[in-house]
Amino acid sequence: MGVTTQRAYHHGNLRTALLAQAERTVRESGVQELSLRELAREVGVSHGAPRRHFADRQALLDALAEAGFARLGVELREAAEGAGKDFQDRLRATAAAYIRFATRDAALLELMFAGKHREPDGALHEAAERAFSVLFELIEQGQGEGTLEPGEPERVGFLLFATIQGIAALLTGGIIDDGQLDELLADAIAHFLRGSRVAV
Amino acid sequence: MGVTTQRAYHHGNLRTALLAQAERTVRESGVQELSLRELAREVGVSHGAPRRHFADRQALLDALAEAGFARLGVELREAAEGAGKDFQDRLRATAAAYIRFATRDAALLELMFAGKHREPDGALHEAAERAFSVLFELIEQGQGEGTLEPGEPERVGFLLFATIQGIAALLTGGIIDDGQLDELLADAIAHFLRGSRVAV
DNA sequence: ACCTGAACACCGTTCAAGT
DNA sequence: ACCTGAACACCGTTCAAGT
Repeated sequence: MGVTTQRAYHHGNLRTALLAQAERTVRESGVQELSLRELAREVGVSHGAPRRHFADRQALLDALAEAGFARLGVELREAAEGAGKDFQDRLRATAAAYIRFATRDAALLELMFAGKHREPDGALHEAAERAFSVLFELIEQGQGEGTLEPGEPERVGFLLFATIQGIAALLTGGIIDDGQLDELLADAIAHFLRGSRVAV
Repeated sequence: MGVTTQRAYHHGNLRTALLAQAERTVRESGVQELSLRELAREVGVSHGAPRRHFADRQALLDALAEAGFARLGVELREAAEGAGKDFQDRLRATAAAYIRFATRDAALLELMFAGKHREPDGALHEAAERAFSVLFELIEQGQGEGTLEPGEPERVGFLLFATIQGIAALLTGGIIDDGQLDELLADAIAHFLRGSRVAV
């Protein structure tokens, strides 16, 4: 801190500073409110400066989405690993972590989903795949220990993913409230386990 | 058609014309591309004219969302009733209708979810409730004939809703493609029925 | 290599004035 | 009651010029 901060923005970390401030603005006010010019102002730089690091507004949004996927992946993995060894515990913890991300960063998640089908390859897709892989590995664990029926992890993994994402959408859309969330999430996981369990 | 069209916009149906054009623009180019001024231009009216019918851009978006819910409700109901009397047929048809709406009007659906938690009462909420009621009535039918376990229709209805909405999100987000959709949707419904079936 | 600042074409919103 | 058109403050993007 101190004397260097004023000059620091002009020397190497402008890109990082812009992304950090953008993420804050998106979280607090939504994507609509995000203005490149205001971002530049907040970060203490002229309005033309961001151009060196982001070709246009969309490029900044894409970078934001990519960083979002990276963070989501970390948060999901930490939740899974922090929940111990039991499959169902891990499942519940990971689902809860996804919901937490989706509610804290609802606008960012929207951005992440929106940006994905732009370029079929690229860093954004890679970051997304890495985040989703946490779910698929979890499914593999459940299959390995015989709790879930065997098969491609994607098949049942996408169903789990869809359900959790849908619950998050209902919550951020104001269709259900926080009070109904826990019940719905518990029901969803119970249904999922019942529906995917190996027949006895 | 003909001579009256030029003047007609200035005499009573400007609101309707703006909404219709806005819906088209949102479908074809997304909400971001929607400009009040361009809308006014396309409809042949000065840029200040929309103000009489929509206080600001957000008011237009809210009206768009409300109309979207009304149409979604109609499409879901038509799908359910057009599928005959069998519960599972109706369930499949209604889910497919939701996915169809969500893919054809992805940006509009986003708008519908975004606008909902603004004012807790109002016409938007009412239109939304009416659309959702189709799902809940369907659940009641399933419970009535003993296919689904009894209970509040909302409890299992929200789960069904979330799953379908989540699948739509994965599809419009480019995380799954059309080829994977049918399989995933069939799996989801099968899971749902297995998980909610009355124990024998 | 990175940033500045003028320039351009657009936008939402407001409001007096017209019909 | 409804629409027009000037005005204002903002925006994204471009690009010559500075360091």
